[in-house]
Amino acid sequence: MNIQEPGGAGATRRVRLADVAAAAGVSTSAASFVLNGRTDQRIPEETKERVRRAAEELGYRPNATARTLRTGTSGAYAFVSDFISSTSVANAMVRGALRELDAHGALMFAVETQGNADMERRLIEQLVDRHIDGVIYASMFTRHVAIPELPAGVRLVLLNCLPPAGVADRGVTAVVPDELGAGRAAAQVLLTAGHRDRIAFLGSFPDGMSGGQEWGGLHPLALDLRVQGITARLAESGLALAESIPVTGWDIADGQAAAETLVGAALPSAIICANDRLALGVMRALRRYGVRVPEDLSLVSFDGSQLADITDPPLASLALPLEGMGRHAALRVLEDAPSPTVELLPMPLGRTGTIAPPPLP
Amino acid sequence: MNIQEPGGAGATRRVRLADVAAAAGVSTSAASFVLNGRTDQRIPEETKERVRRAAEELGYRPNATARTLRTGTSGAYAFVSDFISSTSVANAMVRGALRELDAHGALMFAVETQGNADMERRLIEQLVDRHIDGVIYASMFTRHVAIPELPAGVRLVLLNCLPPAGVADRGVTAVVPDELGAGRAAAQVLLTAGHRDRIAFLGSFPDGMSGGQEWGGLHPLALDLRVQGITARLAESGLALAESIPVTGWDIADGQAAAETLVGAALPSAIICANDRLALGVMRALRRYGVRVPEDLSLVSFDGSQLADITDPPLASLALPLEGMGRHAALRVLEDAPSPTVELLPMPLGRTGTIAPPPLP
DNA sequence: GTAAGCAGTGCTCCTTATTGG
DNA sequence: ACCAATAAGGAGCACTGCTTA
Repeated sequence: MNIQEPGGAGATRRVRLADVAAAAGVSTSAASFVLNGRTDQRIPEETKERVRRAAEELGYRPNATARTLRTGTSGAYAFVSDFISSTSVANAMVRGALRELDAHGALMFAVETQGNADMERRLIEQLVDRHIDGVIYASMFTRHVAIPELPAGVRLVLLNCLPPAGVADRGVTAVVPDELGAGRAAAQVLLTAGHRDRIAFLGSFPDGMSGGQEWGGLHPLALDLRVQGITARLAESGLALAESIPVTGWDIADGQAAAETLVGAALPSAIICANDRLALGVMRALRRYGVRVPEDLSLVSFDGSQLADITDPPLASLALPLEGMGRHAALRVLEDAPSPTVELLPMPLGRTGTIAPPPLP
Repeated sequence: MNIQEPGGAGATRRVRLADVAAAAGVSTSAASFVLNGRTDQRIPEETKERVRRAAEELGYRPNATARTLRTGTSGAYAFVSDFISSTSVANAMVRGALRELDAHGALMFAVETQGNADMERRLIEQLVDRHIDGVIYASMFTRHVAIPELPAGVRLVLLNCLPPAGVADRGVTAVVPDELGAGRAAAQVLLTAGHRDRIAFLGSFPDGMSGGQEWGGLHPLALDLRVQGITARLAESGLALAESIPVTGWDIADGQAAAETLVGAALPSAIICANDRLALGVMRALRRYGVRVPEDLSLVSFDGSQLADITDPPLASLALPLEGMGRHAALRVLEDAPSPTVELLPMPLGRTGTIAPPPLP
């Protein structure tokens, strides 16, 4: 609430601690003490009550800026991401982090570096100038990142990214999806449906081509781990991938083109696609050629994007638990001393509309 | 950069203005004066240079918290939205606002009220406690909103929403999409393609049913305006909608169900759908019944969501200029005194894959 | 013409003073 | 006269900008 400036013609001023103290007839120190609920100094309940009532009646709200200047902590955190992506990847992680931070009374700065190191440095400086308590450093795809430099006391949690390869992880907290486990789960769901030696993988790159694996000079980790998980699970059942279908990109059209090379020859009984966009392209190609999904061919993919919900039938996809990742990162960064560990979050399987037993030969 | 605390065993401290002043051999006032580039007081160039060099060498960064406490302005803004939506609506607006704010050196708090008035009040209080300079108040769908209470000096811009109906707009700045113009454009593109008296609208609600128009007790404005725009443009050519096809919801399945009622009877030559999700449902139903889009039937819709890009053929949709809306809102809120006007942003037509001349009867 | 001095921003917390028993 | 219990005092956080020398 506001206070009439004595002598001021209608000018008002925000209520401050001194006003509360004056109204309660105590010193500002005592008022501060009471309102912060400290107990290491004794103040009689009657006095405390007077202070609390005065604060209530005046509509007192502490000035967070002054408190921050004094204490060095702000209760504000920064979500620093490379891209507030046009896909909704960032969106879901931001939402998770935001909700968890809010649940703890903290505020969140959102910041986008656009993958630019200078911009990142500049933004982090701006944030540090404002005494943020911690940084959630997020990448739009899983990869190794350079650890941003932060002053002591500003906590850091990596979200959907890991410390530089080869560097010991000591001291860094990270939250990433369990891509290896997802690869295993993709194989598992097909094995359970009865598929055996006619399972194909679509989404690797032709020999000599690294354009898709290297993205802007960066190396996404998901693809390799997904494939590792798949082959590991198949190997446990004495099986192997029947075929690995290369693609020349990551998008719908690439999946469609790759799938069209298959038609005519003997089809696999199931295809595991590297991501949802490829899978959508595959579905489109198969439909054109009269191959029914899942009756003639089963399909599993990764990401759990919104695409998976709008295909017909709904695509079986191992979902990146984006909101959960955001939440977990927030929980870590709120900790006094974040445990320096890599937290793997499971990737659940959503709908299973594209999975059926293999067709009879 | 940091400074060795004299006598401290390795303890360092952030460089402050006093350190710069001492290094340059001037007072803190003079240093402040120089570093803020003020010109209403004369200081010889030589002294200025000494101060600047000292700041540079020490790696001085001003303490934003102290400056905010002193000046009352923070260079931080808040993006307050009802939902950091699961659709990517918010995402694009946030991105636009964020990029524009960053371009002006400002930081942005992101905040989600979940449509809850108490939560909104609490969050805005928290933000005001931190001396934010302004609020971008966004809604995920166009509607009238109650104006949040803010102290004098904190600017407000409404994004994708308008002041309460019937209340004079005076003093409030708002940025909204031009839904009326989009309705006109939808009709126009069909007229240009040669459609005349067999244009249908899909997406109104059956008589007596307001569930879709009222959403959580709130009234989206887009539907009415879109229809108004369509009928106005048709009327100018002496035409009217051939038919209005009701739906029972806003989603893919609703569009699909509504379109299935059509098949068998005489089809319209074109359907304007209230939004992309409905249009996708319509496409799905038509494909099932062998109606080709756009050869047998043209389709236009609204929103310009990601859905429109992934249909086959790509859906003609009048796009909500979400990122642009975010940018414009940011530009308004950065102004000293935002012009109290409603800014209408055009909704451009993207791809036109679902538009063709009407089939011969 | 140059630049230092110092009050003020609102809060926290350490140090000191004043009571009453 | 001494010790709790209670509360006031005031420095300090880093900066800006008016006033003064």
